[in-house]
Amino acid sequence: MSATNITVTSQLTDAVPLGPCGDDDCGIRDVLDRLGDRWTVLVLVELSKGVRRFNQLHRAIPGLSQRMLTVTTKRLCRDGFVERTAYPTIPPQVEYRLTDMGRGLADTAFVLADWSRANKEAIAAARDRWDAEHE
Amino acid sequence: MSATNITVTSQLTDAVPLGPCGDDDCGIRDVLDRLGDRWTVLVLVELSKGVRRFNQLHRAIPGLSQRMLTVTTKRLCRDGFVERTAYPTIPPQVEYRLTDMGRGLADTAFVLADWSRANKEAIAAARDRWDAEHE
DNA sequence: CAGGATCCACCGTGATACTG
DNA sequence: CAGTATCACGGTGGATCCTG
Repeated sequence: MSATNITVTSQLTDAVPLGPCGDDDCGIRDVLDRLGDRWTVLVLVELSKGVRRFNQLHRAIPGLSQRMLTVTTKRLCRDGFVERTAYPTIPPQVEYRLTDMGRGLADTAFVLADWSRANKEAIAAARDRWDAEHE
Repeated sequence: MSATNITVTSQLTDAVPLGPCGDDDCGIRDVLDRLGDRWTVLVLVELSKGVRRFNQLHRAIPGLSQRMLTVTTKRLCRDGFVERTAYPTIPPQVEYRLTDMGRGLADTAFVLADWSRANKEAIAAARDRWDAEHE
């Protein structure tokens, strides 16, 4: 708390009030904590094609372990992005489907995916340049 | 500013061959690895207001340690989202500014922030419901 | 079939101290 | 001012085995 008040008077600061999430109560962390993990986006992509059962998802996403599929779907259900329907048959049968909000989440993920694909090469190029200079 | 128009056209039909990133070569992981970490979005928000120096960023983002600011800016520079300019004065002076691609990344982050804010309550409600049922 | 239960390796993050 | 260096920790994810 050494009062180092550095009034920099950058005219750009006053233009934006607080930024779209600078206040940190926009809830973007909850969303990014989902999207950011290893499998959520892939599960969303698969479920955006239609209703899927557990092993259908498992087979559709290579490298995804049984455990992580359980964890991922559970988190998606908890936040209301996915609806789980279990039929008490033998053997058991469980269906997963996107909720309306889940479809919204998937759509924003698609926006990200589109932007990522468009800038993929530029990012890779920048990275190579940086790595070459900082070997 | 963050009013980026989102043409989403919900891809629930069979029209999608493999999904927008199901093939996993759309580069979305590179982007999500950045956006997903703890401080990148906040740094992007701050830099979207204008050029900033190291300690300006440090002071602007509460809770962000010196070390993590270094790590975060370095990663952003490496991928070409931020440009670093160091003036060899004494004491040293370093400026950070968004590149054009960095502004694009910030814009997509704002799209996410907008959606997050719009669905914040719904997510919290779903989570409370889930937690109540699975206590 | 659809998970649950354990154990473990990794690494992103934080706290602290030091420096050109 | 703008970092670097070191240590420690907690959570995420992977592998394996077990079950209603």
